[in-house]
Order: sequence, then structure tokens, then C-alpha cells
Amino acid sequence: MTHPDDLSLSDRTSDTLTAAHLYYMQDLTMDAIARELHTSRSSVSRLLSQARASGLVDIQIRSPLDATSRVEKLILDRFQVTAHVVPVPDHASDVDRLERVALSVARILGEFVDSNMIMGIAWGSTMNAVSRHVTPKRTHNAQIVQLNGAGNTRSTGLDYANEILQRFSTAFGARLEQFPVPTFFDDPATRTAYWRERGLRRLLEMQRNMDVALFSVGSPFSNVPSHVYVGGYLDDDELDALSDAGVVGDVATVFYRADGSTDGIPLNERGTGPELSVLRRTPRRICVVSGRSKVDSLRGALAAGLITDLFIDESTARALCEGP
Amino acid sequence: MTHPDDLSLSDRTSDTLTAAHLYYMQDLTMDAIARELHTSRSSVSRLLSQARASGLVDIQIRSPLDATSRVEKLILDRFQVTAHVVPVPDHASDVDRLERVALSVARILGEFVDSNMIMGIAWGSTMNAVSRHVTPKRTHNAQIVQLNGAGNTRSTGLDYANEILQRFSTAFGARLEQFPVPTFFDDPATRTAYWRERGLRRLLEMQRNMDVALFSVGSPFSNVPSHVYVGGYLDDDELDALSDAGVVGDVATVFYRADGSTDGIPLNERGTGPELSVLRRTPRRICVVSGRSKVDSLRGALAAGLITDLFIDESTARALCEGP
DNA sequence: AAGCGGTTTGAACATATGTGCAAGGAGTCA
DNA sequence: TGACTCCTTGCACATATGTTCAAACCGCTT
Repeated sequence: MTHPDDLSLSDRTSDTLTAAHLYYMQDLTMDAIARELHTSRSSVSRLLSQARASGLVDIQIRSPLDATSRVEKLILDRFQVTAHVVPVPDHASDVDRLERVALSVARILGEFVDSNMIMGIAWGSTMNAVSRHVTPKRTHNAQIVQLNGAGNTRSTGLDYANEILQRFSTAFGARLEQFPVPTFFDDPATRTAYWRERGLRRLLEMQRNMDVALFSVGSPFSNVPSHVYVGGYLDDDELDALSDAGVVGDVATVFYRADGSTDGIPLNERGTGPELSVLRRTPRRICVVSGRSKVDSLRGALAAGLITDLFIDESTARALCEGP
Repeated sequence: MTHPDDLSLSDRTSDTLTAAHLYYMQDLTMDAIARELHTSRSSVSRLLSQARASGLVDIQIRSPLDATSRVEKLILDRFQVTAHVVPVPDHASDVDRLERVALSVARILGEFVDSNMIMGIAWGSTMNAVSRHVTPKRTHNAQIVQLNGAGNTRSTGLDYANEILQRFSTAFGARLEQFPVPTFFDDPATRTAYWRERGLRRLLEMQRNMDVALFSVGSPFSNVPSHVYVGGYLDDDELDALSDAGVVGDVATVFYRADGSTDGIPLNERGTGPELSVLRRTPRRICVVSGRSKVDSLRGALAAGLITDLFIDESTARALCEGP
């Protein structure tokens, strides 16, 4: 009595789709769906998981505009930045905090991504966490470009950064433009020379044309320093130099002071991150921050005008507002 | 140790929002959410239900374009209409069928509605079912206009139609323009006269400027006749006249033949539904159909070019395609 | 303050959903 | 063909979620 397949297609994807319809649009129980699909309840449960994980089912939360939290309004007023405050209980550990903010961002990121876009992405603990959860969204002709080099003296960084970017790339079906250089050159001249290479010029050109940039802020002199400060990318002398120059943080390994200035910070001459002016011309600049220890660095980034959209955990957001 | 409310707003709506975030964006269990919100698990369950019912949480299913079902493609090819086939098992009753299609439409309707729109809506069993499930979406300055009068000789129809339209109106926060006339006038001249009234002209003008029309098709001579054919709106003579004229169905009580023509059908001179030309100039014309008995009527509506988007249950869709 | 509808709450129960695991099936290779 | 791996399936159990119901609460009135 079942129907020929010429009219009802019956492969895996289509079952997933049907299950999603029945579950989310018609409120059937998994049990009922199992019967309609001639399979077991467990399988339906798995189909639905897959439907969610693969972005086939898209769950959004639309806060009525009049219900944006007070903190979000405050941040908009003071910094002209759209804040997305992620609720995290105050007693949560920094690891929890990061994980939960990352998960939220991963779920919503699709909103910012579309076909034909160029997306610049940095790397680090935060981007890593986001990448591990990002929900796929099918796009055409999208392009991801790595914002800064990832090699270090122990040369383990390449894989790390690459895995991260790769995850985004497959999630969005975007081409990936890697940046196969060390994070910092030893000699500024090498960088100058290298930047003249055709391949590199193409990449830098791409960065100048980004539609979206995704990054976190690094915070060097806190009790929880960021990946780049402990991963063997910088030696003690270099750290001292940063400290002397009054650096409070970095975005994609470009360092800045509390007031957002970058002039006369020697390490920037050798770094591979995008000039802040390049970042600033990007229409959408999404920054993900979690943990109070990043507040000072975040302030610097805000002062530098690097951010248009800020994802931040609740208590860090509060700390940001309560500050001087 | 809790925080003052000056930064974390704490009323009901905000709890709902937070719960939704924690559940849908951060994958916490309701139990964990209950702890963060200092309430019981049951309450969280209720908060989340409300979040879904109130459209705060928006669940969409995005079929990859290459996975549209064969039937949907077929319908697009043959009728130039975007079909949304609702999976319903073949053995389902007509009531089930209707209910499930209606639920699906109700969930997705928000997609078609936006601020500043004028929405024309018909009434009948199908619209009733949809209205009872429609998920709210906040809009500004939207306007709903009733497509056809609802009074009948027993004069019970007014309330019926009104309830339906009212539900849509509150769900979208739209102003409601009712159509306080009988479904059919006894004398065409009365209609002509009435249509010249200022209030009516405003309403008819609104219909001419609709952005979206939402309706089903009526099917008079099937074993499951539509509301208007059994609700006391038409007497036997009138039904005979329709039959004689070769009528196969109606949209908003405007009758048509199998080829989509309407000329020389006397009842149309006295009816209050919009001329089909008015319907046809509406950019988006959403038709909801369930049950095989509506196939012939649906064919007529398609022939008349009344539909741009068709929501239809699976086996009716198949019947539509298999036809002559 | 006591009394009264109407609403909200959480504990207890009833269902529904997620997952480890062993069995079965499909593909590959010798 | 048989031995092997890898993947999928459904059962049984562990969790998570939905719902009922009596108690607590709230806003009014007397």
C-alpha cells in the first residue's frame, strides 16, 4: 500500500526533512513520526539531532526590541556597539563562561553569514571554542580569509589555527584562504618583502574587502593570558616591550593601548595581523569576549573602534559598564 | 550575593527570554535553567512553552533547495506555483489532514507577514483551523482586511468569521478591517449601491492594495462540501444554479469554472468577495488546501491564476499531479 | 483581618527523549 | 567465500520534559 518512489523521494536527507517537519511544524511525537517513517523511535531521535546539528532546523530567538536588557542598552549608548549579552551565572568558571558564550555565538553566527561574502577570521582559544560548535549554513561562493599568521617558534600553531578555520570553512561551504606565515616575523624587512609576493597581495586584498570579521580580544597581562601570550609566540623580552609600550591587548595579534592607539609599538612592525584601519573599514566586525580578565583589553578595542557587534557574557558586560 | 536589578532586569518576559537563550542557544537542561533562575523545573517548562507559543522562539526548517520534493517540482513546472507539501500519512482522516496542514501553515505564516503590510484574509473551515494555531509575530502598522462578507440568513456567520480574523489580528498586532455585510446580497443593486458608501470604498481600496492574500478553496459538489455550502448561506435553487453554470469551486465566495472563468455566473453578481482581478494583482497569494475532495476546485483556482504559494497535504498534492 | 475568585507554584506522576550497546548489514580485501 | 572493518539499527535503560493537582499566593471586597 505504500507509494512508489517516483513521487515521494525516500533517501536519508528527505527522511530527515520530513521528520523535522513532523516534529517542529506539526508537533508529532517521535514515536508517531517513527511509525510514519517505518523506523524506530531512536532513529527518529537521531534524525532530528542531525537535522539540528546540520542547520536544517534553524532555531532563532527574537527578542522584542523593547526587551533588550539594560546592559545592552547601556553598551549601545556608551560605545555605539550592538551588544548580545549571554546569560551566564556569576559563579560560573572561566571555562564554562567561554564555552557558553562560544556556543551561543556558534548558533547565531549564520545570521551574519551569506553567499558571496568574504569573512575574515582570527584564531585563539575563543575562536577555537566557537568553531567547535558552529552550526552549518549552506552558502555559495563565500570566502574565508585568515586574519593573521599562526606559525610560532615551536611551529605547532599552524595546525591549531588551521583546524579552527577549517571548521568554519566546511560549516559554511566557503573557500578557505590560509595565511601560511609565522605570527610574527623576526625582521620587519622580511614582512615587507613577503607582502610584495603576488599570493600575499591577493590575500591582503581580500582582507581589505571583507564583509565580516570575527575575532576575540587578547589580554596579555591578566591572570588568564590568551593563547598567543603563553603559546610560545613571544619571548620574555618581547612581553616586556609590550608592557613598556603600555599595551593592554590585541586583536588578531595587532596590539593596542588603552586609548586604542597603536603607533610606536615595535612588535606591530613584525606582526602579520591586519592593520586596524583595514579592520575598521569592514562593515560587520564581530567580537566575542568572555571573562572579566578581558575587560581592559576590550575597552581598548572599543576605544579603537574595532567592534560593531559584541558577544559577551553577562558579568563581563556588567564589569564593562561599571568601569571608570 | 545576587545582583541589583538595575543591571539585570527580572520580570516575567525577561525570564522567558533568558530561559529560551539558555535552552536553545546553550543547550542547558530545564533543570539547570531552573537553578539559574531560582525557580522550579516545571516553571521553566512552562516558560519555554510560552516562549514558543508567543513566537519568541522561532523555529524554521530550511530545506536545501536541491531537496525540494519531486511533487513540489512537478507542481512548479505545471502550474508555476511554489508548493509547500505537508507530509501527512495516506491513511489520515480528512480532519487530521486539515489540522496538520493548518498547523504547518500557522507556524510558517510569519515568514509572509511584515510591518506595513495589508493582508487580505478569507474565512471558512480551513482559515479557522489555521487561525487557531497561528504563531504571533510582532509587526507595526500592519492591516488585515476581510475578503468577503460573512452574514447569512440565519446570521450566525458574523461571529464565526470575526473570531477567525480576530485571531490573526492579535497574533500580528495588526489593525482589523471587518466587512460587515452578508456573504451574498439578495439583490445585485443593493451591492452596487452599498459599494458606493465611503466606508466600503475605503475597504475595497484596501483590498486592491493588498500585499498578501490568504485563503483556501471551496468545493461545492464533493462529499465534503465547504462551510459556505452547508452553513445556510445558499439555498437549493442557488446551488442548482451553480451546478448548471458548471462551477467547480470558489475562493472567498467568488465562484469559478474548471477553466478558471467566472463570466455569467449569476451568484457572483450578488457576492461580496473580491473580483478575481483584484486577487490576481496581489503580489503574494497563499492558498491552503487539504483533502482530495478539493482537487477539482483547486485545479480551477490554478487555472484562474489565483495562487502564488500553495500549502497542500501530500496525497492531495499527488492527486493534483496525477490528474488528467 | 477575613473571605473570595483567579492565578501561579512546585511536587509527584506520566510521557517523551537521549544513549550505550550488542546485533545485523554493507562494503572491502585476501 | 570468509574475515574484517565501519556504519546503522532497535532494544533497554537513564534522563529529561510535560501535566495534574493541591497548596500558596495575590488582588479585591467586605
